[in-house]
Amino acid sequence: MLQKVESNFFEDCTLHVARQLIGKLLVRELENGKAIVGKIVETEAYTEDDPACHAYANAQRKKMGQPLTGRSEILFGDPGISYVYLNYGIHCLFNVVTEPKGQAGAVLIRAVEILDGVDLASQNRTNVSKIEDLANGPGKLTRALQIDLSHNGLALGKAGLWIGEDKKIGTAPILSSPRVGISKAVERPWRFFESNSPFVSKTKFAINSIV
DNA sequence: ACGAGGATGCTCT
DNA sequence: GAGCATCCTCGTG
Repeated sequence: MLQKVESNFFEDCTLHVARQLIGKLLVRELENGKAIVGKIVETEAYTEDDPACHAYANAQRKKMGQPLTGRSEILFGDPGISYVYLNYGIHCLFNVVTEPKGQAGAVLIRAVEILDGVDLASQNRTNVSKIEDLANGPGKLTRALQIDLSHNGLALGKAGLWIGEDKKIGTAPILSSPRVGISKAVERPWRFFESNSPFVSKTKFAINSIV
């Protein structure tokens, strides 16, 4: 049976949350009463002492006792809040805020295996013939599940968007690798994904480790 | 199969 | 003005 994760699930070490999110279910409830459900198969962790994280510069300001500014302020707020931003002017990317309030952190959800509502997700994506291509990337995922900038800053569960678990849903072993598409701290193995899943984004990383 | 390049808009990472 | 936590199309082999 499907239920929401514990309320303190996200108030934890970002790496741990990113790892634990693999196999959880991302639930998108639409206004017409229908839902799209996807199993999370790929995530990435971003922490405030991580140069690749949007909150990095703000964390330096925090250290100096200066006020926080800009887009990444939300990452210092309550865990379990949605952080959605526009990337390359085109794609919305969906993250969940982690760590206790006052400390920044987020997990980027990069890919899901759609289990329910495949027909709805297909309508949101053009020129896609295989179901594994519906949400095997962070930009594709938000389009397939109709997640956009209006979801930024909202508590999960309050916006037709939440994360649950179903004890019956299992995963293959979970691997880690470097993160995709960044130019700083490129070596940190902070991407997590289910091994042998065709629903994971296509990347060229060859060296992975089991976690 | 695979690589190059363009789209497009917000943030200042 | 530069730089993106990307995706898709079109060229070549």
